[in-house]
Amino acid sequence: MKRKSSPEPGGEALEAQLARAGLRPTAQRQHVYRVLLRKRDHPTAEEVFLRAKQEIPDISMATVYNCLDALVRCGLVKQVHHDRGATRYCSNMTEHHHFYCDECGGAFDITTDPEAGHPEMTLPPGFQMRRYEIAFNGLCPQCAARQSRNHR
Amino acid sequence: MKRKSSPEPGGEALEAQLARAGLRPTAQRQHVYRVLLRKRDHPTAEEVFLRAKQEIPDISMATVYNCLDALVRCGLVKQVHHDRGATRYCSNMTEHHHFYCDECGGAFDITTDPEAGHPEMTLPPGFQMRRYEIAFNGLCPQCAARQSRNHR
DNA sequence: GTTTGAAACTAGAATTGTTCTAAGTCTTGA
DNA sequence: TCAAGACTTAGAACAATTCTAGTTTCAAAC
Repeated sequence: MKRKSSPEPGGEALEAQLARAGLRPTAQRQHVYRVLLRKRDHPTAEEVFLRAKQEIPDISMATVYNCLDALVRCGLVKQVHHDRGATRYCSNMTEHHHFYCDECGGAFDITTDPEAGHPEMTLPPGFQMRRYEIAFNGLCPQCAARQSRNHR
Repeated sequence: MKRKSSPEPGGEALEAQLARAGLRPTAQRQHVYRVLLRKRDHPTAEEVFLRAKQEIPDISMATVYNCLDALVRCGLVKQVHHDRGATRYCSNMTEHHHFYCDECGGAFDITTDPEAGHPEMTLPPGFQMRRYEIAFNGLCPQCAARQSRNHR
């Protein structure tokens, strides 16, 4: 907590976005955001906490939750939910969906084909859709390869 | 717990399916299943517990979780997850997706158009998809109607 | 009919992920 | 330089779920 805000990778976008939401670009927020940019593997709050601690040893779990919440509110980060597992955080803000590996539990971004429209499903009359999210399940390339190797 | 298993609505399918998984058709399991068939509004375990209690006052929360788990394992019921809310249970086993109302929190079944194929998304090479689920968000017919009424 | 062992039930404790609270610290602007 | 508000912190509280240990039930063997 003896840290001045200073330009960092992703810092400019971060400061502008936070400011737009009336939030201050504190060292903790900057660092949590950097952690998310550095390794885009959809970490849980716990994992973000552990990674953030390496540089800011005094950071608390509550602060990590607060920072993640601030980043979500100002549109820099998305929450990703799967089953009842812990919330994961994703710094990829382009339109995309997720693939969850049944084997290793990993989450992978699946980029939407830009010319594909909404899913072919016609919603019954009256429903007003605002967004939709597709969750794919199965085996990721690594686990699929390992399985087919073991089956021989 | 002084109840003998007896034929009930949905009982035959239930008994057969449970037996196939090597599970006994106990009064609790039958009743929990009946609760799910009776009102197909995607109740949480807590809600199932409260409804089940009306007929079996001694039933415990742990048993409700056990029964729901048994029903899921033998393929009579599906778990439905949304955000980090409590798990909901769905006795509609036909292929379908879900619409979640941002306003009232309700969950609605969205039946898949049988001739529509998988979503237009091409998964990157290597991924082996087993299933996918689309979660729609927005306003349900009731809430959409209420909103447009209030905006006038 | 009893006995016996496995399956299922129960209450309550434990666990997990998250949010809340209260107190302290920092920053900004008057 | 001081006050007000924003932010951080530790730890308590909370909700949903799972685990544990003891009891009950059931079915099949005796």
